[in-house]
Amino acid sequence: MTLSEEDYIKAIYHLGKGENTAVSTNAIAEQMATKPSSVTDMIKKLSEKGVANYRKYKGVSLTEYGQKIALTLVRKHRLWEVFLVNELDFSWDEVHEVAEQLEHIKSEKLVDRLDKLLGYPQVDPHGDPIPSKEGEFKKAVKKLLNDIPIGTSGICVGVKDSSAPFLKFLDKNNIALGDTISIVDKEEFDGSFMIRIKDHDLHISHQIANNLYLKITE
Amino acid sequence: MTLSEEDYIKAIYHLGKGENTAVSTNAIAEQMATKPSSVTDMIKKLSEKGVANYRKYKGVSLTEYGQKIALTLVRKHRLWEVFLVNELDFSWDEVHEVAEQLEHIKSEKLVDRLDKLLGYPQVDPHGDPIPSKEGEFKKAVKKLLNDIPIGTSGICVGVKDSSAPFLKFLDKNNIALGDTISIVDKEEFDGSFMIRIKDHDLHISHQIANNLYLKITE
DNA sequence: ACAAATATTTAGATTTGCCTAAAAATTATT
DNA sequence: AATAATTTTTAGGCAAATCTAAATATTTGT
Repeated sequence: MTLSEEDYIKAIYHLGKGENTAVSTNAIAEQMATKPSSVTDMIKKLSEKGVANYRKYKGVSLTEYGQKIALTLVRKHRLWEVFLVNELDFSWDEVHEVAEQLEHIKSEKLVDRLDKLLGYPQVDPHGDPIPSKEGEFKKAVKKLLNDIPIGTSGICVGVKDSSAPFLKFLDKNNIALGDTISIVDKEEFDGSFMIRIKDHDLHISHQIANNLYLKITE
Repeated sequence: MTLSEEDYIKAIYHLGKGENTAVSTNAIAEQMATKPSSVTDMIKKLSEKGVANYRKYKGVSLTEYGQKIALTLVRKHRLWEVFLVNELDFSWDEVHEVAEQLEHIKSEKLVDRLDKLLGYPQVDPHGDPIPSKEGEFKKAVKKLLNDIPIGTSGICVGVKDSSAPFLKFLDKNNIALGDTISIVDKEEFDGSFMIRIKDHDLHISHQIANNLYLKITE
């Protein structure tokens, strides 16, 4: 696969939300910042190559083979993201662009060894699951901390309330996007939570918990 | 710079042996497994871009700008080689192909952090020096162990005698290509050497020393 | 020094991935 | 259901990087 073909495969995969959904020409064009006519050209080619199913005017979906390719690309992308954050101290929000390049490197051995070096991580720095070599992986969902059962852990990926006071609270308590948070206990009485973050426990109110989004794998 | 342009720059650099020597069209074509006419096209383009000096029928050399690009490519290539060998347990002879891909990744931060992770290595797994960020580096030479002064260390890169008995000797004494060897002492009387390899000392005869090539940086 | 051999360049085509503009199909609206 | 709006495709072109074949320079050998 060429670099460009791989990018299209990834776009189709992501627009189809990982399901085997048909994706429209326009959607792909937008995602890839290119023109619909270019997309038509490419999806015809991918179809001839046995990577995608294409029916004129009806959109494209990936074949089983195409999905396999997409999953190895996703796997590589996310493993490199973990590498960049864990080994090279990149911050969670600056890894995407570089991983976008690294995911195209062709060497199965490299990916396997990288996986090993990183300790076979299950999720990337954004909390998204890393497919196994065989292409299996759990889905991730984004939930308010409030709605997550005791014992679960996830990665902090966003806030509902983005007012200054709330952000100041997070800062003061050293909670940042990308942090791994585990739900230690929940207080029935006031709906407050005991959470574990960066090796220490922290008590947060129901209100706080209701404004923090975590990404968890089910 | 495109991928292809970078490959040409590297080829010109290596064929010119790092000096600013003019390189022939045919030599580049051979090195890059392409046709001379394709080379002519590309070196014209590089010339227009200020990367190379080209005079019809007289060959090309790199401009100062071109040399700078070549050196950052060499730096990236060799740092990745160290990464593959030291962090991912690749063997010294299987890293080239992968490093050839990795060297094109565009991220200054990535290279800097990689350099740091690896402990600012001076040479790659083949004993070739790694240019600094500023493009400075010592030259490496390949010498018989015999001709290397006490106190120096280098990397074993080849043998003069490749007969079975000699190779068997190396195997028995656990000396392999890619190993770092330091010259601890030399015996005036019989020309034998005490060398240090993989954390233990080893006594080798003049004859052995005269058949082992090390790469050292001066 | 001149012919033969070799090296290099030019000219013209090809492939890949992209573009614009126009045509055709689909979907939405009244 | 017919027309309008939108989406998608087709047709024709362009730039990058390559190729083959032919033309032109340079170098080598005698």
